[in-house]
Amino acid sequence: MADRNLVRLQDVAAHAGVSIATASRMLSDPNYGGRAALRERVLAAAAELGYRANPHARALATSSSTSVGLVIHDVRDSYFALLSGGVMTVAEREDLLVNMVCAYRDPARELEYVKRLIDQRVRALILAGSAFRDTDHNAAMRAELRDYQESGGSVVSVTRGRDIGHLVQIDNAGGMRALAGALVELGHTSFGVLAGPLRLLTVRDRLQGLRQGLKDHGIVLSRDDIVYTDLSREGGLTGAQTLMSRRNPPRCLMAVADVMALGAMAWLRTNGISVPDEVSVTGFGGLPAALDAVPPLATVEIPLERVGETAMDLALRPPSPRHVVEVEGTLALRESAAAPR
Amino acid sequence: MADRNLVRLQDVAAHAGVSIATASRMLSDPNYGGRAALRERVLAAAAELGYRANPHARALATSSSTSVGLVIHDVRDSYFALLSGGVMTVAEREDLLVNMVCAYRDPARELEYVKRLIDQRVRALILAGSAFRDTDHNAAMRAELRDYQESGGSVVSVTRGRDIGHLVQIDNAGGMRALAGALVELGHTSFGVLAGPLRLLTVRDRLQGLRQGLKDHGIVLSRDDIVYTDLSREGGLTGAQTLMSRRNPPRCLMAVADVMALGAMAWLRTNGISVPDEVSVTGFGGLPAALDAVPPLATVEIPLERVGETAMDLALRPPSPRHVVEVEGTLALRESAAAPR
DNA sequence: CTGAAAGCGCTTACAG
DNA sequence: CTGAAAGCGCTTACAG
Repeated sequence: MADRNLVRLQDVAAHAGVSIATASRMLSDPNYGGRAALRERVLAAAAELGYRANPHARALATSSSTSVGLVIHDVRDSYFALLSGGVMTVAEREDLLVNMVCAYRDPARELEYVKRLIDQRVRALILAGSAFRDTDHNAAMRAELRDYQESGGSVVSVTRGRDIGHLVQIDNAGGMRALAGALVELGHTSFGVLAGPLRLLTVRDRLQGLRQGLKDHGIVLSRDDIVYTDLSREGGLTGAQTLMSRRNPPRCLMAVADVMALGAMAWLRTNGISVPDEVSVTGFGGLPAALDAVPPLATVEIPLERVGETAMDLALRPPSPRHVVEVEGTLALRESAAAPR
Repeated sequence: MADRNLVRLQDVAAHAGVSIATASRMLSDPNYGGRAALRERVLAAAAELGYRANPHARALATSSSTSVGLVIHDVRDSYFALLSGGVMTVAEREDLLVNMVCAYRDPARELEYVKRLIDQRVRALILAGSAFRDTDHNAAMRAELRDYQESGGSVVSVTRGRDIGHLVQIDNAGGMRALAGALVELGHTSFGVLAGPLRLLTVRDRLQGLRQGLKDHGIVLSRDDIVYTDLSREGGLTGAQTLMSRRNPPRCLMAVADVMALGAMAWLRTNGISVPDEVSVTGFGGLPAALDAVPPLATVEIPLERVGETAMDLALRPPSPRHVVEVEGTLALRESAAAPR
């Protein structure tokens, strides 16, 4: 890309009759002293010529850019799309551009992207996808993030499992525990759990909360009450099939994510099993689609957009002191969950 | 961000005992001749030192980056999230980073972002949101894109209304026409239309196709058969309310987008109006959520992810010859649409 | 094929 | 407060 008709700082300086240094200062530092007359001349020249600073030259000189990196697992998943929406809202307000990458729950890919974004000198790195249970990967990640932070980068995670940077901590365990408790109080005693891959800490947390919630009431899950599938609608579909094909199918299906619950409901519908009459179904997340399900999906609502906004807000703060913002879910006991007949 | 322990090309060159120029060539041009021995030395040095080129220095020197700009209206909308997913898939394959921005259907904001992305020397610009009916804005956009393309940038639009760059053309009118025709053939004669803002060309196209489809069968919409609301679930909700409150409510509600149709179904459900027994509902787009609706939403399915992949693919091609890829929708006449009783 | 050098467009000590 | 100059880390004519 040859740069045609491109006006450089030099041109502005010449047009205003000042040195390139002053032009730079007037343009980039709003509260730089300087003679008012000069400042106005420079500003006017810049406006007249339609000057726009070359961000790469600036980045090269300052070693920092005006972009932020956003690492999620999958944009196609509404969970991340909503969260990203929140990030973008604040980014826009702060005049920051966001570089989004999807790791698709692959540790190696995530690390590669993180390096890539750090190379880009992004001003901040927002890691919104669940961390992994993978010692080597976590160590590598940690090293990368530490260096990045020490060199002035800002990091914020929306997952536990990282001891560096700010944290937006969604209460996965607590939310699930409350939900499980509520279901037992509704009268449920036989559960089937649709879990995602155990290498995801978020899945582990939700599962642990779920177990705890049942245990609070003396219920213990057996090994094959849980099925581990893909964290997607499709995964929920096949998972429901597996669980419902048992000799003694559960009366309540709990999924660790709304998309999975939606998939499960689809399978039940297809197979003529009525929700909640024959089996109750619950999710986690609070996607808009959960509201449109029929019956509406009982779930734990997480204010996803706000989580994204908060993450971006934190990214704007200095690394120290370290901020930890706890986000509670809200129990939304909708009609897909009812007392077993 | 001071760059700590950062290895530069210079270091690699020194370590390999070659000039910085050769190091550069060996590293960035895979099919540069050069002595094999040298090449290996350089590659080894780079690997050993963990060299990663500074993208900004490179961008400054070459006036082109390794990022692409993706302009959509709203990530939170699954339509765009899915499309973006397709873009990211191909971007990953090509080792490109994507800078995503949301214009929220605001022309001024869109233009500002486009300029911003061009400043970033993105290699390509993918404009995925509907263009506007706004002469001034379009002229400004056009000028910007022309300069950008002439200076080597690649532009692709997923909307008509731009005579520059490649085009992924979704057959909005054709899809809607077919859908409307199918509904008439089902026996429908009284329609209510949930439209989005008329300043969006996509809305106009779908509306025009809808009108044509009815006209094919001798049906003409009157002025208040159409309600213009927000292109969102909420808009569909309030729109449905308006239409259903008429003295003579329509027997078929057609929305120009799935999200609106979903909102309409929610309103109907809340108000005890049965779909499709009392009124049929249709959408446009083919979101996964349309499948989870009960009854499943009749719609025109657009292969959104593939649209995104295609757009990114086109962005990789030279500007000339200009490519126009037509994407047809698929009629999905699901149960939310049925013959009126 | 390889290297010395200029240049990409900014910012920022360092002098004045 | 302002300016001349060096430097950020690459690429790429231009010589050899």
